[in-house]
Amino acid sequence: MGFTKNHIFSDQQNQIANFTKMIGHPARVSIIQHISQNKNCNCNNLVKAIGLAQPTISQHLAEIRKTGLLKQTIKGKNLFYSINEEKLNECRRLINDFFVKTQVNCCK
Amino acid sequence: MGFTKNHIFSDQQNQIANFTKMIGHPARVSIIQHISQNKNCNCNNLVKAIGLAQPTISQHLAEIRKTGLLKQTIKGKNLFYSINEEKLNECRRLINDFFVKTQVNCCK
DNA sequence: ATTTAATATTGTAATATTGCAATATTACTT
DNA sequence: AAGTAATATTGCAATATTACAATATTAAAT
Repeated sequence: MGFTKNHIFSDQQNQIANFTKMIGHPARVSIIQHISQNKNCNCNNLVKAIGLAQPTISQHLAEIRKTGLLKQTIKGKNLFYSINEEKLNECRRLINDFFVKTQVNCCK
Repeated sequence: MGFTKNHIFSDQQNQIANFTKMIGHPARVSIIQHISQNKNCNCNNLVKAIGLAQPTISQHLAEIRKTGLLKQTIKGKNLFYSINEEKLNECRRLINDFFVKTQVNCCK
């Protein structure tokens, strides 16, 4: 084996896992923070700010993009990233809901 | 390479990543949900409910335990798991804070 | 047209994760 | 003491992730 058995879990469980997994690397936490804090943040900015190689940052960006959390704007040679607020809210709600339910249930 | 460069990130970034990574597998989401919903939930219950092999569930439990999210009570041959509310709150606050800051910053 | 800059992609090595069979451990039961 | 039940650990195979050098792609600048 070695692959996750997604099919034995509910869509919601897989969604929660996908979102948290996406956040589950300090480089990606840092990337999301940087993008949210800086208007006109591109890949190069992140490379300089974080200190990982350009292909590594690019790879992490792709990982975050897969979940829909990023928007892109091309300006000349630059590709500026920003947060997709709708997706951020969806993600936040899903995870918060997970916490609320866990908390409510565990202290009955 | 192949290992995460934790040292180039802040403690907070690593903490957020550690918690979300721990949740970032559908089996672990399911385990946490089961434990919170059922008083006296042991490893065997989870094996039957989820459908992964006993060693696999045991391994996921160990992964969750590492973060301090679980409490244990031994009753005879049984080891009952429950949610450590304090840790759950800490985890929830940390992640919620991350979302709040991201959201506040991204829409200035 | 050539150069330069920004970014993505490809290929690869190192490491981590997932899953399970086999086995060990622990505590009760008989 | 021997058997049983619950769980953890070990060992291993398959797969995924992390990181980066080298290269490709794209669009502006000269």
